[in-house]
Amino acid sequence: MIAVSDIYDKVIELAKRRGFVWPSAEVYGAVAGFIDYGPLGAMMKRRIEEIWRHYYVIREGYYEIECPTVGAESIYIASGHVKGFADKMCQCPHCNEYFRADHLAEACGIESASHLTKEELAEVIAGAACPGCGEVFGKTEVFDFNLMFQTMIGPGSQRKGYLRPETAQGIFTDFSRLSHFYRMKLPFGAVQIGKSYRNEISPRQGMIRLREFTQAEAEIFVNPEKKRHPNFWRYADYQVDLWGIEQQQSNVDPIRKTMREAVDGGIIANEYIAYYLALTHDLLVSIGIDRSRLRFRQHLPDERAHYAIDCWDAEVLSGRFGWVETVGIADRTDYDLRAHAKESGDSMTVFVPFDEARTEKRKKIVADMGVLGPKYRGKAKKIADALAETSPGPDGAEVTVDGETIFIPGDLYALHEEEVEVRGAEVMPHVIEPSYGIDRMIYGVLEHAYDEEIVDGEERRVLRLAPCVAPVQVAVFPLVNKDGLEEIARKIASDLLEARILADYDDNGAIGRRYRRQDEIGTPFAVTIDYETKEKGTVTLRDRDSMDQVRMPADDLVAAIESLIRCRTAFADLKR
RNA sequence: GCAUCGAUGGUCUAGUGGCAUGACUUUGGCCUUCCAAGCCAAUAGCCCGGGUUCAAUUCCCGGUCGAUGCACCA
Repeated sequence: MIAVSDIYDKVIELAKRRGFVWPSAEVYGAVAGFIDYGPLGAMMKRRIEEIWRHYYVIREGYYEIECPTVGAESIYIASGHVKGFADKMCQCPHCNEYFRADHLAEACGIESASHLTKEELAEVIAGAACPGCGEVFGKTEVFDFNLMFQTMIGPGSQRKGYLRPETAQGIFTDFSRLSHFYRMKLPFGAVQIGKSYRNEISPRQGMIRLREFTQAEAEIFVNPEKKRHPNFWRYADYQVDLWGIEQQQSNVDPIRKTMREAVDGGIIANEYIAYYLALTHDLLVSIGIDRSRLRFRQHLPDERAHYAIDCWDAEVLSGRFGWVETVGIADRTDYDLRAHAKESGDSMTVFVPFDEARTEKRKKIVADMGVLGPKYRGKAKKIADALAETSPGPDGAEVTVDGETIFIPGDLYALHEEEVEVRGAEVMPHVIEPSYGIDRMIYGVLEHAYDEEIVDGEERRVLRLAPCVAPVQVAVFPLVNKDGLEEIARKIASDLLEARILADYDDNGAIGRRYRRQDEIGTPFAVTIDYETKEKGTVTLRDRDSMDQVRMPADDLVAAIESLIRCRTAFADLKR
């Protein structure tokens, strides 16, 4: 077992040295919160994204869209990010430290200080002592620090733009197009994988808190009346460790529940949340997150956004950082669509037919235009329209036209009662949002895969990456560098490459050293070509984790490795 | 952002006001029939900017990055 205190240093050192993750633009002095993915990291990231797509796009059928990372101001006014994503800050004039203004005010006994205006806050703070240096603040300006990067679109600073702080808004703003694409049938969803930006005040923690990061988000639009997932059966019996509100408040460990139990027991709000919670567990474990270092924590009522019905985080345990929020799964109700409907004027609804058309009785007022016309002349049409909308009293109806209230006696209109067939209603869907931090997933995978052991008195460092995420999928070695073994090995490597398996040919140095090199970057399998290959056409296939070997015909390699890297076969099964 | 500490080849490290140390790695060669073997050779470094000085990797100031504490973390 590895000492937990320094595992981050070890993982990051390896990641840098072997080309997984680098500080961005190091030559000019790196800037905190930005990273580069090196050759192996970029490959691994792509594989993880591809697995994510398999789950959400292929299996769930939620197509991927791609929206700009720069968005016009109105999008983020509607979403609430312009107002809500800003912290009110102030700076101590004596020691120059920055503080959250509302926190200072609350320390002075003001309740819910976050609702105060900047001026009100400044007034309160003027009398407060600085927690940094102890001096009384005096006159201090309170200013907004918005976590969004701001930019200008076009010359002349005409339109403000923001780098998106999440990919979700693009899906919301495309809602009407999407609902037509899906032929107006709920539920439907769309996903997006891409960069998002947050100008963190002080990002530390390397890959964990970035200013530019990759999100994979799904927005699933559901009928608010029907929060039963059509494929719930798939995960109904799936077990997950749940750290619900109750367990957190009574300070006990997470409880293991099937999704059916969790929904029936009211721990998880609905089948959709439960379904994506289980799917997320499934996905994270399949890319190599250790299930014993994975838990799902429910947001407490006070940390949950006011509009959200329920929200769970998948948390991954890190030796350095503790439990790291890696995925968030929330039922955001119709908050986002409502906000965009209001700001944009678009309806953001879907017509949902009833199971059976309902007949409703409606009263209809039909004006007697023969009388109204001559009497009211130009106003007659408006009065008739207003009459149709009004509910009449026993002897007549009052209507208001152009600010003038007019009484129309009952004999000037006829009251019809008619039956209307109502086939459905306009529904504003609720949004179920699973949101993944790809960079945090990658770090979690690296940390959980990192292992050290002593083999023959030498330290062996190995990344036990799942075969499906390992950047290099198989290594190909000639046992020795002579007698034509190299040519055979090169041929085998190129056959594997032709089959779209990433094979790394290496003939440099002793064979043991080559195995170790591949172990360190997590290559799950290695093929060695020896003299028996020349005679019998067989090769050895070596398993990274057990260091066991099996001998097999070279002709079977492609099929065997394809099956191994899709995790259809375990290496042990190859030994028959 | 504040405070404290740190920064030497790819990695780990020695050391210094005047030619920068060693090991590992990497590359080329020899050798080698399966887990970092051996031999020969090569490549490669004092975080950035300014100051002091004849001379700065070393001393001073500022910055960047990193660790820790505080603050922050939709």
